[in-house]
Parts: sequence; C-alpha cells; structure tokens
Amino acid sequence: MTVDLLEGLNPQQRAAVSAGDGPVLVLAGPGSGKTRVLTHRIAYLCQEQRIYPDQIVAVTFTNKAAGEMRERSERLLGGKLDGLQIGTFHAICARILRREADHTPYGREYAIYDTDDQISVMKQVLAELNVDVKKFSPGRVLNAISGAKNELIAPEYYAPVDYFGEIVHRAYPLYQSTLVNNNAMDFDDLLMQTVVLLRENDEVCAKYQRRFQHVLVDEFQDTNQAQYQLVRLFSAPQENVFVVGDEDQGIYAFRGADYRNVMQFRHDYPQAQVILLEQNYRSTQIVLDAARAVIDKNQHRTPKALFTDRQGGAQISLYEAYNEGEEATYVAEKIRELLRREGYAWKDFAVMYRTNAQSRALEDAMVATHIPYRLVGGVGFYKRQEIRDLLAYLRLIHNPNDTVSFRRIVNVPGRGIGKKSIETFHAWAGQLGEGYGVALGQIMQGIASPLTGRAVHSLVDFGHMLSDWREIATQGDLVPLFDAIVNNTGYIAYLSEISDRDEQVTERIENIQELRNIISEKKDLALGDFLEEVSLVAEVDTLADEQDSVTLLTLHSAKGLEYPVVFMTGLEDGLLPHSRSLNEADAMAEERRLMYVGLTRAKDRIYLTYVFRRMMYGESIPSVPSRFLGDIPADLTEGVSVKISDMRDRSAYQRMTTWDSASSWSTSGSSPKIIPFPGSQAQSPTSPYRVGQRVQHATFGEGVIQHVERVAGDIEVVVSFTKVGVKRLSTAFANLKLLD
DNA sequence: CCGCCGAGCTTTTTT
DNA sequence: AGCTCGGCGG
Repeated sequence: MTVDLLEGLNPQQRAAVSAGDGPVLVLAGPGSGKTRVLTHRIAYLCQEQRIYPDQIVAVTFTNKAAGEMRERSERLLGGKLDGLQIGTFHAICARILRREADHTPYGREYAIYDTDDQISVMKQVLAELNVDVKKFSPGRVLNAISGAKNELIAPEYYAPVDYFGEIVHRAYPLYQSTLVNNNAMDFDDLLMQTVVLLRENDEVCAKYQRRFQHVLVDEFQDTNQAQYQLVRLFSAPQENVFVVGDEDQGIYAFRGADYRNVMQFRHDYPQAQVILLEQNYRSTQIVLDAARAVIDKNQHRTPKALFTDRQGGAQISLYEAYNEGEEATYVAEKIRELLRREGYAWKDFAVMYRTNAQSRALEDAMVATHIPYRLVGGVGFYKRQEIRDLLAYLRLIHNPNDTVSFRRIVNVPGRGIGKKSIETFHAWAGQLGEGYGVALGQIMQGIASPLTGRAVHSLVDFGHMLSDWREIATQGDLVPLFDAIVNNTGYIAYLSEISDRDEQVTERIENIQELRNIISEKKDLALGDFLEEVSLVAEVDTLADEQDSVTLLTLHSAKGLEYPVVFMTGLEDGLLPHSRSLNEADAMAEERRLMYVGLTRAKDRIYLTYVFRRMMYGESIPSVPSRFLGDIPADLTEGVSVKISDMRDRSAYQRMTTWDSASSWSTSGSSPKIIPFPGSQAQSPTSPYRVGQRVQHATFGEGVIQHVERVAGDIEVVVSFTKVGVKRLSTAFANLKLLD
C-alpha cells in the first residue's frame, strides 16, 4: 500500500519533496514546514524512488530532532526504516569512527571528551610547556584549537599570527598527542578525524559513498567547514545532496558555523535546484511583521517574503520592569493570567533569555508562584559532580588509558592517593612509555616503582576493584556494574562526608538514582554505546514534550522549537545584543539573528521585557533597552514604550541600529552607557537631587521630585510629572535639568 | 595528605 | 553574589 506523499503540501514543498536526483537547496523561512519537507522527502525517496533506508543519511541539529524525524518518516510509510542513518553530525561520525577504528590512530573504545575534560588535559599541557595559565587560559587556547579543527587545520599546519598564536602552535600538537594517548577525541575530533579518515583511506571512503546514495542536511546554515566537507565527501560522486537552511537563523558562528556555506553550496553546485519556502504556518502576521522589521536591518541577505494566513493577531507586548526579580514576577503573573483567561496550558509558554545566568531569577519566580517549569541547559544533569564521578568510573572501566577519568576518580572517594602520588605515577608511566592501564598493571604485579608503599598499596586495591568491575562489565548488563561501583567505592557514604547540608546529600542521592534509572532504560546497550550516547546528548534532547510545564531556555536552545506564547526577557543592550558583540559587525548581525529566531518561535503572542537595573557580578547596573526593540514598529506593539518610542525617534539611535563597518560609534566614546558609572560622581555629598526639587525632563516635561534613593553607582529619583504622572528615573540617564 | 579560608573571576551562546 | 583555585596549617 502506498500513500500520496505530496498530498497536503504547498507547491514549493511538493517541488522540494519530489525533486529529482542531484543537489537541492531549500531555503526555508521559519515555520515554513521544513521538517515536514524533510520527513516527506525521506519517505518519498523510499517509496517512489525505491531507495533503501540504509542508503540514506540524514543530518539533524539535535538528537531529539533526529528521533522525531525518524518517527515521522516511519509514520508516513507505516513501517520501520531500518538502517536509516539519522542523527547529528557528531553522532554519525562517532559511529563511523568506531566501526572504522582500525583505520584510525584510535581504538574502538575511544572516549569522547567534553569541555571540562578538555580543560583538564589542556591544563596539563600548558603546565608542561611552562605557559602562564593566568595569561593564556586553557579555555582560550582550546577555543583557538577548536577553531582550527573546525577549519580542518591539523596541528602541524597551524600558523601563528601573534604571540598567543605561538602558544597555541606549541600547545596544539601536545594536546592532540595527549588525546591520542588517552584514546580520546574531543567534539571537534569527531568531525575532523572522520574527514581525515575519508580523505586518506580511499577504500573506506568508497564504502560510505556507495552506501550513502542520498544525503539530507537540516539547519544547513549552521554547518562549519568540517561539516561542509563531510557533506561533500558523503555525497560524492553522485551528488544527491538535499540541504535545508535559512541564513537568517545562523546563530552558531562562535563554534565555527558559517551561514555563508549556503552561498558556498550554490557556488560548488551551480546546477543545484533552489527552492524557496515562504509560507509560514506558525505565526500571526503581527509576529512575522515584527520579526521581519528586526531582520531587515541586516545587510547582505536575501530578502524573503514570508507570509501567513493568520492575519492580524495580538500586539507585541512591551514591558519595563525595575529589576530582574520584578521582571521574573511579571512573567510569572502574565503566564497565570493567560492560562486562566485564554485557556493556555503550561506547556504553551516558553521564557527565553540570552545567557544561562539569567535563568536564576526566573526559576525563583516560578518556584515562588508554583508554576511547573522545565529548565533547559544551565547546570545540566550530566555536569553534576556526582554524575561525572560515576561516569568517570564507567569510562575508565571501558577505556583503561583515559587519564582524565583516572585522575578524576582515583582518589574519589579518598583512598590516600594524593596529588603527589598521582604525579609520580604519571611520570613513571611516562618513563615506561605506557598508558595508565598498563602502568597500573605493573604496580599490581609488584614491579618496583618510585611510589611510596602506602600509595602502592592503595593503587593495587584500586586496580583490583577495576578488574572486578571489568569482569562484571563483560556480562553485558550495565545495572549490576553500576551498583557494584556505587557499593564497592562507598560512594554514598562519601557523599555525606563532602556535603554540608542534608538536603544536598538527598539531592545527590536522587541524582545517582536518576542515573541508575537512565542506565536501566538503556541496559541492553553495550558500555561503549551507552557512554557515546551520554556524551552526545544535548540539553534540548532531554526535553520531554509530554510534560505540561513552562519551558525556560536560551535563545540558542530555542532554535527549531515553537510555542504559542513566547516571553523574551533581558532585552537590554549588553545582553541582547551581548556586550561581547558590540564592536564587531558580524557579531552584531548574529545577535540580530538571535532576536529573530526568538521572535519567530511564537505562534500567537510575544512578550518582550527589559529591566531598569540589573544585577551583574553582584552589582546593580543601570540598563538600556535593547536597540533591537526600537526596530519593531510602534503600531505592532503595546505597553510601556516611552523609552523605546523615544529611541525610535532619535536620530542618534538611527546611527546605532544601522551598523555598518564604516561607522564606529562603539569605539568613539559615544557608546550607550552600559558600563557602570564611577561611584564617586553619584555619591558626591553635594547631590542636587532633593525631595520637592522641581526638574525638567526632555520627554516627560516638568515635574517634582517625590523620593530620592542612592543605589550602587547611581541615584534614582521618583518624579511626579505634570503631564505623564509618576516615573522612576536614573539620574545618570535621565539628564534632568534643575528648575528653581 | 586533607581541610579551611581568602582571592579573584565570572556571563555568551553548544555538539 | 557564588564558585573555583591556590596557599597555608594541622
């Protein structure tokens, strides 16, 4: 039985789904049904083109998207799509590298190092090179190396341009050889090593090229150079490559993504069919108009004519809160109100922000008002100390040469193997020219070493535990293995030792319980598969949509999702756009795209909030509304917008928003005041602001001061204006003129 | 070898 | 404000 896979699709979607062989580029605006196109395309290839599922590889941005896409394609065809390769670039590459480990410098059991693991390796490397970590932080060096790997630059080809580059040039090869010795790869290696494998091994390459008759890529604008090359390698020589993307939603330049790969694709495949999806099935016209007004300010983009059947809609709501606490309370109250009055469910709401740090106040408000919520990201489950410890045990059991995991847990819980002993052991293993696994074996066999008797004794015990666990691991079931680790190490008792509050102990034990649950759900997986899966999960992947709760997430995590009601908080200069992006045109354009991504997540309603003062680094700083707010036309908005309409009018503001590389306001000293003011000014004992003083404000007109308050680095006044009523103002910004 | 305390840094965003 | 790291004393 076959189904009509083109039914219910619009003409552009049909064209995409039923496109013939060869390269296809689908430029898909937000909410234009690109997931639908991809799932139908997969089904179409199988049903109409008689392609076997295992001849298709589909790349998605998250594992969750992969799962959904597989499910939806299977539902269309009414059967399992066995052998369909679908997943993130990282997951697909991890699998290939494992299968082809013999053709790589790595063993099949290789570990995948996350950022923390990388830092711990880099610290050792920099110490060995006598580099001052204060001057060149491990993170910065790693960033540079990551950039190089994403550009497929091997250690020996890294060309330094300055002294920092020179440090990187020295650290990169050592870092890389350490990883190889540990039988470990970082995230970037998963991509780069796969490219290297396919480029250097014709047979292996031909095998995958034969297998991958059709290559599909979602979120193509967020691919980096390594990923782009993977696409080219996978799809050669037949070039059945189907990519879907939207330049306006490219928000991952910081990890090497280059939305210009879309241009590159057109250049590399001049014969490509290009299909535009412009009909939006998600949002109201007002939402789209607002989003368009924001994104139109970006230069160098293909203008799109997004349209929707949902004319009109609710106005975009603007709100100024006093501080982040009040902002969060406002969000919580609004959610309750909409739930009651408009019949929304909790899961219809998303609260978005630029940085994870902003989630705290929001969480507090959710707890205080008893709103069920789900936090995406932040201090994730897999980043908790107890979880990392126990996973380190599993990793070390699987890969004896994983020195990062070894060092992490060899003395956790404490068994008298201190820093000194570890260094001695490390040096001795180095002398032997062996990995930690073999070296530990030698100790256990009583071979003489420079270690003290006590340390040797402890290491032998540790080694015996490891062998016992490895024995259990060969039985295949992960649960008994996990239980053995927790029990044999006395980890629970250790937790009560290191925790200072009882609730903390309970919480940590619950986390361990949760990890055990996860393991028992996956217990049919081999240890290596389990560890791989755990290493590659993103926070969004764990987002269960059945759960009826409000979602709190960063704008980055929000990509690809949609909600009836979207709150975007912290819309202030310095946050969105982020202060780190203010003086770089490309970065500013990306901040704008981020704003665009946030706005276009909304189906019905958008609430935009910013604060008057925000706590940062333990200090309360006056804020300026985001310049992007000024780009949303006044007739689309409602609510407090005096400051913003003011911004919209000012000609100075025009200069600020239409950033082009020729102008340089941000470095010319006339930048908006997002920097804290020197306290001395405001705290001067001769402050002219007193209750009863008459003042003049540029917009509000004349008024009388009702109240004066000193706040860190500023003075705030409450003024009763003749025309506009009572306003709270920062004297640092308001530029009040004193009247007699 | 371990625990305590102060200094200093943090906030982009994630596979 | 909250966390991590390093130095010092037991």
